[in-house]
Amino acid sequence: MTEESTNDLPHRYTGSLANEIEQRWQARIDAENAFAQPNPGDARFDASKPKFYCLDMFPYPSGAGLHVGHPEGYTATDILCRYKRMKGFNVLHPMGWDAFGLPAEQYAIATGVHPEETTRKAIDTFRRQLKRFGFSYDWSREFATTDPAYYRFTQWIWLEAYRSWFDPKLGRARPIAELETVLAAEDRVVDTADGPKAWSACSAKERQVHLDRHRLAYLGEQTVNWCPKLGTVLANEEVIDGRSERGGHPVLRMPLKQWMFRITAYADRLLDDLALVHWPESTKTLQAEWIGRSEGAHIRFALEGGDGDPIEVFTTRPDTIFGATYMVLAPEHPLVARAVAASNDPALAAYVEAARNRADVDRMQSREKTGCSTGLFAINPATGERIPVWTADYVLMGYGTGAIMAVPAHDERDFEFAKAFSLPIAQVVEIEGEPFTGDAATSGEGVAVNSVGEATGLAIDGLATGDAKDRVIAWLETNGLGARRINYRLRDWLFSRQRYWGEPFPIVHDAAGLHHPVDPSRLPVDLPPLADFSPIESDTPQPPLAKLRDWVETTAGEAGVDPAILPPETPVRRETNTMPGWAGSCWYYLRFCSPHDGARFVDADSERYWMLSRRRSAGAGPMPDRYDPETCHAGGVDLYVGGAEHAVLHLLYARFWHKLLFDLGHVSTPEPMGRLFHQGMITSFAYQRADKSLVPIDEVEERGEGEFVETATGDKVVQIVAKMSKSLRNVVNPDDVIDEYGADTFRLYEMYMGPLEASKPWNTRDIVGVFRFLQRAWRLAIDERTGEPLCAAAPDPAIEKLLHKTIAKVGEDIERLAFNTAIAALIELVNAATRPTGMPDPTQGGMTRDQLERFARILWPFAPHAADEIAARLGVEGGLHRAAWPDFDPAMLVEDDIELPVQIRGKLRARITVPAKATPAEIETLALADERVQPHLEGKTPKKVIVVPGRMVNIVV
RNA sequence: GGACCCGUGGCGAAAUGGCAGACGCAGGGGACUUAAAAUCCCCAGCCCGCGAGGGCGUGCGGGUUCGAGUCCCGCCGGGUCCA
Repeated sequence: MTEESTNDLPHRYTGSLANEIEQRWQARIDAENAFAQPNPGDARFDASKPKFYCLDMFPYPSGAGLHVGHPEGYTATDILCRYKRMKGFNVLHPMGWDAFGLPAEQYAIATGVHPEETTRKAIDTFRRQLKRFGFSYDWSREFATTDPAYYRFTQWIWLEAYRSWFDPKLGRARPIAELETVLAAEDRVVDTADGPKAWSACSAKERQVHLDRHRLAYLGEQTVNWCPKLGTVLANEEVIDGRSERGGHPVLRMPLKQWMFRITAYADRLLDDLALVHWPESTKTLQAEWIGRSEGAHIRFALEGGDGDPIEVFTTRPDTIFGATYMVLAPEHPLVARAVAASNDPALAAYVEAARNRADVDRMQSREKTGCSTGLFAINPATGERIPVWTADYVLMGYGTGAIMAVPAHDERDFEFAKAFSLPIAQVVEIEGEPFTGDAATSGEGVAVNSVGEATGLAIDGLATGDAKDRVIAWLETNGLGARRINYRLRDWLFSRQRYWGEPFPIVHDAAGLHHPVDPSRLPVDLPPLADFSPIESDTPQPPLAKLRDWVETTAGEAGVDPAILPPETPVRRETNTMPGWAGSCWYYLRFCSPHDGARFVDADSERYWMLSRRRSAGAGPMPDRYDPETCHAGGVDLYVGGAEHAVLHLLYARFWHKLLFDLGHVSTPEPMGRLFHQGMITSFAYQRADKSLVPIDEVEERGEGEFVETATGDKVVQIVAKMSKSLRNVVNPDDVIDEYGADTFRLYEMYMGPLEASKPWNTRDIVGVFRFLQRAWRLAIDERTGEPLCAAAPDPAIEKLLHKTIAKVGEDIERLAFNTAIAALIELVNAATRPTGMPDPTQGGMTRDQLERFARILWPFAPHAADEIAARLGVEGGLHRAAWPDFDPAMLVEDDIELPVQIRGKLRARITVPAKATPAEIETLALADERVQPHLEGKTPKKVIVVPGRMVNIVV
């Protein structure tokens, strides 16, 4: 643009004007605290309004700042929240920071900069960037999971789990004191190190040990990947071929005592309650599969010689027991260790040692079957025959019992193993249409064959799989050889990390090896300052906090243990593990209800107001205090928006914490998130050579439509869609886009790209489309020469009608999160009202002041700054956040005449115009009489005429 | 290997089982301009035809239906998750 034309049109909507307008409005909104939402009990709270709690997954504030993926979901919820406010809702729309985590700690190890400082700077950057988008968060509710005022209650919730047990009879958590009461009252016999004992006969230590075994947060043993050189445990993904991904140091698999959550106790409820929430089916399926409930049986196989414990296996196919020709133990199975000790086979010892240090993922993935005979034999209880016991790493200690009965004829992996080691294979199921040939396993249901135990009396030949299972289980139970059992893939949750930058556990250990909780009144246990973040090189895991001798070695009184539990002067050691990154995100949605409450993790009234919702069908009437399945929704946040990558872990963990809190009466709903929505990923274009290698985008140029060549070589490359990555140089920085076009254009672009849930490629070239739309909208309302409003003298009836239609359409589309089509409707309205170039009288054409005001209000959720500026220049005072969503007249949405397509034998042949009120008979007459229809009938009488009023006519000849 | 999702113009996409391609980008033509930019108007799935018009079209093959992009079955291709 030349300087001359810029001077001609000083009030043109340019990128720099957009930036000026946006920053001015943002300063004003901030100063007014315009989007602060009062709570029940607050002075400005309006109890007559319905509530809407809309939450974004809060970000981990990385040093790199926002990428274009963050604002996608955030813009969507912002639009919906602005709309809901205009429709008269109290809207809770908060934002905060998931700020504990590994990157800041690794940065500290590399540079010495304290994670607290890194985190604070990153949060400042994120906040500044988010504010620049003009999101309507209630910033007065902001907090970070690293705030002591917040993690104080993260620790408190953990203590609640520590002080609870899961009552299997009631199917819910109860205070552990109640278990103690029951044990004492009934004087139950419990297991101790010295064998079974009556409760009254147990020592205090024995009693505590017993209670400790029942806590929902308990100290358990778990195999970890320990890297002595790095001084840290590693996730499975960080271990490659027994060495650390970074540095290639040896990694040991070792058992380690760590804090666990008994999430498996909740497996059935976590599974069943998925039916109560409005979540994407795909996500529910993922969670259900993760929980992995399977029904089958536990079966005990006695060892030959009768000495020692039998081998216990879980199988979903007890009906195939006659086909169990050998057994396999995980290399970690205790019996394997005994076999190694008893045998003099060096190959066995070597195999176990090697397998132990292979990560589970590796073991499951590898196609090649490895294994070694243990030299032991077991007795198949159904056949009475002796079968060999092997060990192999395709059996995992973590799943089921760490032992399987192998049925090679009907399980693919068992089949491959049997082939590899020449073990016997016996068919015991005949499957229709899938004859067993001995070349491959046949799996699936069928009819039992070869399943008669001469010696044992069990016979199931001819039974269908389902009946055969029942018969075998009944037989096992009668003979004390096993029982019906439900097994889960879900494991208890390992909750300790050998890291610094996380929540400390509020617990101490005494000299006797018992642990004692910090009293809730003494929380938080502050994360102590640390100067040197480098890991401790050691053969046993030493978390960084272990360096702080003075902090670790303390007294019960100093640490805050209740004197009733331990005398204050008792020497104790603090727990040096910290909580994992998931902890803070498990309950932040609750804290947002009353983020500054100093007495309780969430104020009870606020929690009930924001979390508990009545079903629409339940009608009016008083709101119950707590979830009532007859009248209430199961949960919680009305809309939760975030990426599908958190579909399992974060959402499962949060649901578990929530159910625990619900059981203990601390929250009012059984589920945390009533409705969940995943925004799609924003991808980028990339280019691919013929050999499938990728070329960075700045080394490619376009030659003609859809044809791309690599600049350096001139070779053709193909445009593909890929994740944004530094190496492809296709990462888009939101700040740059805002500088050039403004935040309103950015917001519109991301919402216009396509459906919110779809993954979509960023195409910088397309941004001008929505930018030009905003320019046209601006030009429609504002004189670009003077900056004054530009209003038509009289309303055009066609525009008025279209405005009503657009108000209706945009409102509907926002409710169903279809922002792309809502924006298309706004574009159509603006295009229809746009004046032709050089129209001499600006009061002709365009829209009236009143029409422009209504247009500004429906534009506002999408492009709030431009809409506010237009409205202000039209004379609206106070900003559109005080405005209501405009009404539309349903009568304006219907046309007098409508055009109907006429199909003959399903093919479109003509269009007829009929009155909207015409009856099907009238439409049929009109259609048959049409001159374009007649020739296709060829004089024949139509066999049938289908008239769908308002839709179409189909004539069958 | 299994489960789920997705395949529509040159590109992003639209379409309660009822006119396929709204809207935007890129493209073509025009008006305005000395010229350009900007703006506004028009065209635009593919093929045949000067045209009126006709034929073919939602990855491929079948099916249900008066009618299928949409529902069902099988295949091909891409993605995600679990192995």
